[in-house]
Amino acid sequence: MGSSQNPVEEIPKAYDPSQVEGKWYAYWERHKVFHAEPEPEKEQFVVLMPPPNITGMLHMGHVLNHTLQDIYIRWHRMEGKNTVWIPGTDHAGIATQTVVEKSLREEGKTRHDLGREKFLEKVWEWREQFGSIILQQLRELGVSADWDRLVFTMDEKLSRAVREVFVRLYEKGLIYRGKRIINWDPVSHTALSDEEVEHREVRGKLYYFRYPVIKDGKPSSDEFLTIATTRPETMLGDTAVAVHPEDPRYAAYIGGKVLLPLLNREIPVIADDYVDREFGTGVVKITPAHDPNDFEIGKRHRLEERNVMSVDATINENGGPYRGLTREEARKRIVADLEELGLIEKIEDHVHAVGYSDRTKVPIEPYLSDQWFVKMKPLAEPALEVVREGLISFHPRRWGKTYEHWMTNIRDWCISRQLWWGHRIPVFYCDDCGWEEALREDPDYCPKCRSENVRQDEDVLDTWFSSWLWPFSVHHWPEDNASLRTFYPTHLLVTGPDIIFFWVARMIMAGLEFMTDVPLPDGSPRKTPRELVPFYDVYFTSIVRDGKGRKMSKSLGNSPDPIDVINKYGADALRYTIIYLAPIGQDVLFEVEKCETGRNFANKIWNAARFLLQNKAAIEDEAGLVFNEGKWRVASDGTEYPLDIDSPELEDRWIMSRLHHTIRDLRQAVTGYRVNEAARVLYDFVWKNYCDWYVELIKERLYSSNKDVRLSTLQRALDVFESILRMLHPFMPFLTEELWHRLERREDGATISLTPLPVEDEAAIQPDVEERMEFLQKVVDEVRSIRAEMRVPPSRNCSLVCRCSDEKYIDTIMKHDHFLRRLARIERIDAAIETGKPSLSACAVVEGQELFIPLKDLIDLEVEKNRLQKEADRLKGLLRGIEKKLGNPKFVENAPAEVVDRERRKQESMREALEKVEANLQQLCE
RNA sequence: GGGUUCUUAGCUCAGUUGGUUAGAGCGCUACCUUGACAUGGUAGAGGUCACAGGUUCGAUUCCUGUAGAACCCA
Repeated sequence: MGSSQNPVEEIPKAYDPSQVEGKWYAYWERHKVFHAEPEPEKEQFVVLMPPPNITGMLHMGHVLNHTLQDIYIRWHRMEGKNTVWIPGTDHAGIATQTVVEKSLREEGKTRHDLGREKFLEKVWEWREQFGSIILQQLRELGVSADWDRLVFTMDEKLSRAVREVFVRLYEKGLIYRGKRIINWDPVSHTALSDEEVEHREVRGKLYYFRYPVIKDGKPSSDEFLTIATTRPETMLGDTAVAVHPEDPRYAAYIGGKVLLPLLNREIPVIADDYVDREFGTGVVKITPAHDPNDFEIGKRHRLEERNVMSVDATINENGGPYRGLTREEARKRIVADLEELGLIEKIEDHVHAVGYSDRTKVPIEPYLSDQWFVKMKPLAEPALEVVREGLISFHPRRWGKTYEHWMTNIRDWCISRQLWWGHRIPVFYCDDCGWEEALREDPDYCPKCRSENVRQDEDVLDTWFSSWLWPFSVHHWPEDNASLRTFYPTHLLVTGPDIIFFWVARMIMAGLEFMTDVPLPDGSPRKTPRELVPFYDVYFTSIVRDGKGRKMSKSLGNSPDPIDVINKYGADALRYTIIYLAPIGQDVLFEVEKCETGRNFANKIWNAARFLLQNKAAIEDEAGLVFNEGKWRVASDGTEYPLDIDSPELEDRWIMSRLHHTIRDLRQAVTGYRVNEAARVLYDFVWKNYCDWYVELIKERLYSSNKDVRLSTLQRALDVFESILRMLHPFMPFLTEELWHRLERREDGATISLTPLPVEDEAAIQPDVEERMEFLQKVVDEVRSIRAEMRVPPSRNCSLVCRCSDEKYIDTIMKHDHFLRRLARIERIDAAIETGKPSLSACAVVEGQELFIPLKDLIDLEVEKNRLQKEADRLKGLLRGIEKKLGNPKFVENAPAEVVDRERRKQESMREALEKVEANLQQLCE
């Protein structure tokens, strides 16, 4: 025998993921385990990866999200479905442009120095170099995406989809250009959609300014209208002040004028019922170019819209002497100047909400400018309907309410961005004849006047304007092909609730609007909403927070790098831990150290395998057999070794019963999207049933002198273990693949990923077997407990006397006495109906059966008395509760017979137990 | 201001249609390196299920209110 034959040497004592993970990912990719082609006749399961941003680095949110997707993908793949997970990235307009501009700045340049074309070349270069880091990181996590189908929102074909959609909506009149108040980001110099603005409560001031009333054509020196404002600098753009039409305090001023101080413009006093009489003084300044509400009022009253700011939110030429100041400086100067003029009545502290840019984190500026919008109402209505009708279900359900609220109050979508990186708006203008149109192909000249003076709109589209097409653009819509026909709709979308409006809602709208002309795989047209919606189930993930419940963020530095975590604990450990921790629909608090849960679990599984494999290697050597395809074979010729499998023992039937319980519970948890519960079910079965009890119980047979007993015992243990590996594979793909290959010699290309999940066998679930096993477990627990409390050294064996009420119990105990010998270190066991209590023994009652452990020189009477007294008190307490219930005639009358019955039985067995405990206690006191 | 949630052991969380002796992991205490595993084993301590009402024979579970926390929309 060579030295390599020592099995203990071959299997390391602790699981080391770094030796395993990279190897198997490469293997899966090499054998294209994750790739699928359309097979319309086969049942399928399709998931779209929410495209990570090319500037993104893997964070804990991605880990949770992609682990969940991977679990579902792997689960369905093992169910034999044609399974495909389509990956991709998105171009992230603002974020990417900002990153590249930053690197230019380090060279002392701006994008304007380069010009649009050269700058875009730079961005593409950047994307080539850094844009797929996150995809590599996802591989380290083990995600089983079909990388052959990788797409990018700026790919030529996906860009074509964007352009097609723009043109269609333009032609339908659902896209329009308008001068509106939009959310302006003064740092990135672009408009943002309402959804990209984050509202925060800010402690600010409420300023009360006096505007002199114009009387007889002249400003009065002692009569004022006092307005209240939180934004003094916008007063430069005031074109009216407004009061409530029914406010008696100001009725006399309506139709008159006041003087706008500092700029000395006369502006009208108007009446509008938008004005809140309770707020401030009941007089408000109206700045149509810098406030969305004022804009509306301005429209109603035909007020001038005076824009007083530039794109970087500094005051422009309309601001007179304040020109060139930032908004913050202008505020200070204006307040100071009004103070000097005595036109400030007071300044109060005031808490109000301020909008901040999601991207640059600066306060956004409501800004009047020309932008492109999508009319949302017509798109939203059918999209609301499919969720209401349950065609698409949200998990957890409550997000449906959020969705409904947003969809019923939907506002038009500002889609133009003043950036260079993105899909350029395909609208063309003729400078000669004023023609304007959205086109699928770039024109060489104006189709109306043939002038070559045609230019394209400068703006690009919101990145979400490409993401919302994701479910079909990934298949190159509008091109017709088998993938598009077959892999649309998808089954599951896993995403964060934070993008329910940005993305989920809009994808539903886009699917219903644009998929109508794509046929089904058999060529028939899509008609029902079920054929048009982009997905059926949406799983909203938890938000990952740090241990203190704070959102993970770069600036707080509380966001662990998942790659570090993987290096330290292993990808499986990270995956398992985050799933185990993530409560359904609540935030998950994550700390790196918690990955010990997953790591320890992986190590436990590893060592269970190690135990089995050591035994397997030993017996293979000894008997000249090999274990292959679940059977023992003669090593020399490969013929099956005729094994006379003896009838299964109680523990065998018990572990099968538990296994099939677990299969059922696991399936229910997974299909019900209770993934943390699935993790728990597996943990309990593997650790508590299989390792703690089953493996311990079969040791005796594994060390038997009868070879066939050893072979059949090991075969059963291996069989259950393989089921464990399969159930665990979607959760811990690397470890399970490694062990699956260690169990037996596999062919090249074989993978646990393509083996079927264990199927529940109702007949294997045997309640009577579980009951008997539970009784024995309780006996073991009691004996162990007594031993520990009496401080019986582990090295010392005890004997056990059981006074039973029934032959059945005697039978159970005597047939399985090896349980007690092995697990409770009992040497000698007696069980009988009539048997005396050995003197100086500790006692316990299990299911009415009295257990005595003689402890001549070890028993401490005081300890034992205390123990029994405590037990008696506990039983009395419970009994009191039950008696109170049963003593209540209303309970007996109203409660279901089954419940009353249960209480009666409980009462009886507890009474019995109490009697016995008290009797034993009495004896000790004598 | 409107909406959606949450509050169970020191910590993080389970608890699926109202009836269980309210559970787990971590942490803590004691013992144990026994031939898979100290990333382990065994035992133990620890909870008036946020608070106050209500519905009910019965509430951690359903309803209302209060307090505290979080998120979303104005």
